Amino acid sequence: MDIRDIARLSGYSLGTVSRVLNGHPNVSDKARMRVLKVVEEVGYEPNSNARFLKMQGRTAIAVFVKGARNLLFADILERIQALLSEADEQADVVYLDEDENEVLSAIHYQQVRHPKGMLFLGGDPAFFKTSYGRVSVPGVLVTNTAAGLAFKNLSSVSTNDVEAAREVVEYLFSRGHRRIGIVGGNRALSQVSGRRLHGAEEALRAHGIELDYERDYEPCHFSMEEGYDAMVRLIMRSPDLTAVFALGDAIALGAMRAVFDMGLSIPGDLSLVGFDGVNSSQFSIPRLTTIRQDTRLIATRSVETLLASFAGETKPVREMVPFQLLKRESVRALSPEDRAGSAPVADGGDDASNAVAATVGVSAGRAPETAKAGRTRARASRVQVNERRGVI
Amino acid sequence: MDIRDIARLSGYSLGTVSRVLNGHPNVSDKARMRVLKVVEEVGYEPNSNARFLKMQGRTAIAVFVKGARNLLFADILERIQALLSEADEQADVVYLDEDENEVLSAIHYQQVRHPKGMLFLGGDPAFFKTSYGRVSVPGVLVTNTAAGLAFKNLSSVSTNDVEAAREVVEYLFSRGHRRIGIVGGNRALSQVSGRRLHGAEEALRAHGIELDYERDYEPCHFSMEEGYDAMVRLIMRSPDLTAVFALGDAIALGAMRAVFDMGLSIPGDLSLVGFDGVNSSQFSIPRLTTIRQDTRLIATRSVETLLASFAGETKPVREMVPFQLLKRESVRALSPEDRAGSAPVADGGDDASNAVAATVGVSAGRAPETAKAGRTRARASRVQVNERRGVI
DNA sequence: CTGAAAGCGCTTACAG
DNA sequence: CTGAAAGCGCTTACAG
Repeated sequence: MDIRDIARLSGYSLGTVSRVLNGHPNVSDKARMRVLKVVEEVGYEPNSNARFLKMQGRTAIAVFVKGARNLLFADILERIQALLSEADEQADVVYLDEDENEVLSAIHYQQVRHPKGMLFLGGDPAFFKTSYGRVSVPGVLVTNTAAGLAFKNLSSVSTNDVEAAREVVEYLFSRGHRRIGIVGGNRALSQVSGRRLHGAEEALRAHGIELDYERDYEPCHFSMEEGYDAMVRLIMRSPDLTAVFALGDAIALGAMRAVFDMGLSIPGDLSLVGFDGVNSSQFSIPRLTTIRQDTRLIATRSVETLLASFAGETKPVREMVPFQLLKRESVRALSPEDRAGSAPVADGGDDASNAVAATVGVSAGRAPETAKAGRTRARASRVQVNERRGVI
Repeated sequence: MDIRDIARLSGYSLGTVSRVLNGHPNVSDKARMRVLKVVEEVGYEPNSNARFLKMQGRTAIAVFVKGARNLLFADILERIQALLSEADEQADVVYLDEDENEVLSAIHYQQVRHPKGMLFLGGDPAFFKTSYGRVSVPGVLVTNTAAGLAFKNLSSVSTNDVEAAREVVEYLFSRGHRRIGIVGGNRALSQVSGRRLHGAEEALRAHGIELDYERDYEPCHFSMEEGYDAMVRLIMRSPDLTAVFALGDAIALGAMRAVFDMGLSIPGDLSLVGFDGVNSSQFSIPRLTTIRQDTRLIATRSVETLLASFAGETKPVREMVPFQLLKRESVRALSPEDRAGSAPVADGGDDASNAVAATVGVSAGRAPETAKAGRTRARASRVQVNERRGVI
């Protein structure tokens, strides 16, 4: 069943049928009615291969997503798809592995599919730097910045990772924490985590603390498994940490379990902060204090930026979208005595999240003990931890 | 840059270039070398629209995924993609909303893209029943059964939901539970949850208990949010439940938080079981006892089945893949006194998961109290629960 | 082993 | 407002 059949059945020519199908103006109502009726009756669907072969260029918007299981991206993508469809644009989603080169993939896609534009969820600026010159359509880096990149056809919409990380550290400081560890990311591999790390480092430095990468930092990928293992390593090495900043929520959620398995409680013995604000961070016990990236706004501005470039806007944008520190239940305020190493007691703080935190703080089901004793036990329980994990 | 340019540049004809590109046998080594060299130099990529337009049929395998954020599907999909690429088959992934009709979508896709075959992650048999007759290529329903469907070109690979649900209930029974509630799914909408519900119902009946749908069942969609809310409704209505079976892990994880917010502990006051065995169920506190669907095997058998049908196998299969009950930390054994309504005390059970459960059991940080008192408090804390959620 | 030619299903100037 | 014709980039019998 092709367009020729429709022409025959409707009594019109092939050209007229095509014009009706594409909503062109110069068609009589009579012809339009008749053709549409036949199309409806036989359930005709145009062959998009033939269509795209002719239309060369005026096609879809490609959305590259790095990491199919990244919950943050899932949120943003959902919104992007809705916005694109509202704008009557067709979206074509391409999922990539976390370590694939999305720009090479985009170049390939461009030659084969001729998209109008591209959106990159989670792209890596390093790849863009070396290869983006070969893509000729407008693109926007979503969730990551194109700041150092001088391509006329590349914009970016992201959260200010440096600022957000700084705010996390400031918050921890304001709650009395001085021994702050960091877990997650990798300075070399991921620019996003590099920036978060940088922000945290700067904030510490502003308080006269130099981050000790050997002792108080532990890199890992963005998954619960790696977050778990990295946290164990970090705490074993630096048992005197009172707070840990995980560079992503998935890492934080894995880390939370690790802490529990080491016989410590959050936030009683250790405070924990994540980054992203994914849905499940709100259901963990305790609820995770984290940076919420504004996925709605990120999606909206990304799509608007791309659409504007179709409409003739030639200046690329580098937009930072506001973020928010969600103060939930995984951080507690430290009193001066706590800092000196005495028993972690429920905090008498007056804000809601810490009131809850206090309840959760004693949740390991054991009497208060000194921080030092807790750490000793943590070490002893390590074998047990691994055994448990093996069973799963 | 098209195939004609390559012909010109290599000094061979258009036909020879095409033959080289498609790996046809009748080409001289010399021609092959030369053409490949030119292709390499200029970075030529064939236009797939033109390609598919000609090749009509011998193209990709379409993978329809219902619910882009379904973690179970993400696991299976990852494996399917790997297997397909090993088999040198091209996969085209199409993400659909949970409530979209995947069969209509497949019919459309078929007319436009002419796939060799189709894989459906999370398809609904009801849609297949009415419309699958219009698809002519082989397909396999993954994660759901095609048992009642008489299509020659439709196979299925799934977990035996009925059996698995039955095993959950049996397990709960063996741990002393008699008042068992169920949360999640919807008999009318989702066949998968319908089967799980059915299995649970049967198992209860075998023990002389008729499931009271009005009191002890609460439907909801497969998300943490809905699981949270449904659990609150269920527990408010039936405070005497000692165990709840959530028909999906996402539901269970949301429910777990709800229970905590009601001032109850898992498994101290209430035991909880999930279904699916998603990754994060292993990091919750307590770790979730759940049915693990064997995603690796499901993926493997699905792909093998589809490939076999290309190879001439004409009999559709209806395969059930083994599942596993993961006994973790969210269920505790009830002593006879517990059943009579006395204080929930840590269980002296001898198996590992319950030993851990015992520790977790008293994690709400309060002295043992009678089950009844706990319930009263649960009711009182409802407003507070809602307030907290509003803040998030 | 290779080349010349037909045709996949569609869109879009070009005439009328 | 409509029809006839060219052509998008490719593959594959068909001859040789």
